[in-house]
Amino acid sequence: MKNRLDRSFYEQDTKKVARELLGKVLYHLNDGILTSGVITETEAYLGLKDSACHTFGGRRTERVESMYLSGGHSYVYQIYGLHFCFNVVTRDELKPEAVLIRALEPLDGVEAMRMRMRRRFGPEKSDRELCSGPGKLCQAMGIDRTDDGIPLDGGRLWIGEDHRVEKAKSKIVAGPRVGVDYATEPSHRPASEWPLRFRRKPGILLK
DNA sequence: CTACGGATTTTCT
DNA sequence: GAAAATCCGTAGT
Repeated sequence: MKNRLDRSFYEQDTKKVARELLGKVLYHLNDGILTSGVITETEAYLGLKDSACHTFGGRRTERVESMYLSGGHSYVYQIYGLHFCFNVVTRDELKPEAVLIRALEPLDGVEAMRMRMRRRFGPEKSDRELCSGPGKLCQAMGIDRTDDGIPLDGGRLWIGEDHRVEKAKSKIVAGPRVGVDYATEPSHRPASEWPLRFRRKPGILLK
């Protein structure tokens, strides 16, 4: 696959990677079925000093081991016992940071996505809703823990430019992250309020 | 439209 | 024992 971001992209500053991933396309090849979608929402997680991050303070458990890989690997974890969330690992082995992919606009394999969502959640689901959340996009694309810790090298899971995405640079809006209210730091601005959530195509104001 | 409860595994207290 | 980087169904405004 030639249209594919290489490791030097992922080794950059995590906030920059989070912003620049907007408009790129995430691809997943599973059982011979290709699914893909345009990235429309991301969140940066800044490692050791970010109390909302799984590696805060250097925590290192079996679950988060992939975050200690070099930039350009995947980090997939299960949340609430039922959903998976897909992240891109950034920086290097000494800086366990990542970008959570929160939403996609479906591109390839929409039929497969509809089928996977139906099997799990029942019939009615508009195409727009198929990948409109971190858990939903994993379900729709068939991403699970078997995709954890693998390189984004194009074999199975990768991100790239796609000629079908409009080149025009749409504005990016930054706002606080979702579901991290527990992350409070006394000394400075609480981590729950850091503007590390990025969305392409504004119109809806971030909370 | 918002609010809340339930599902259910990993992690931390 | 409780909460979590979530989602859905139901009940209420």
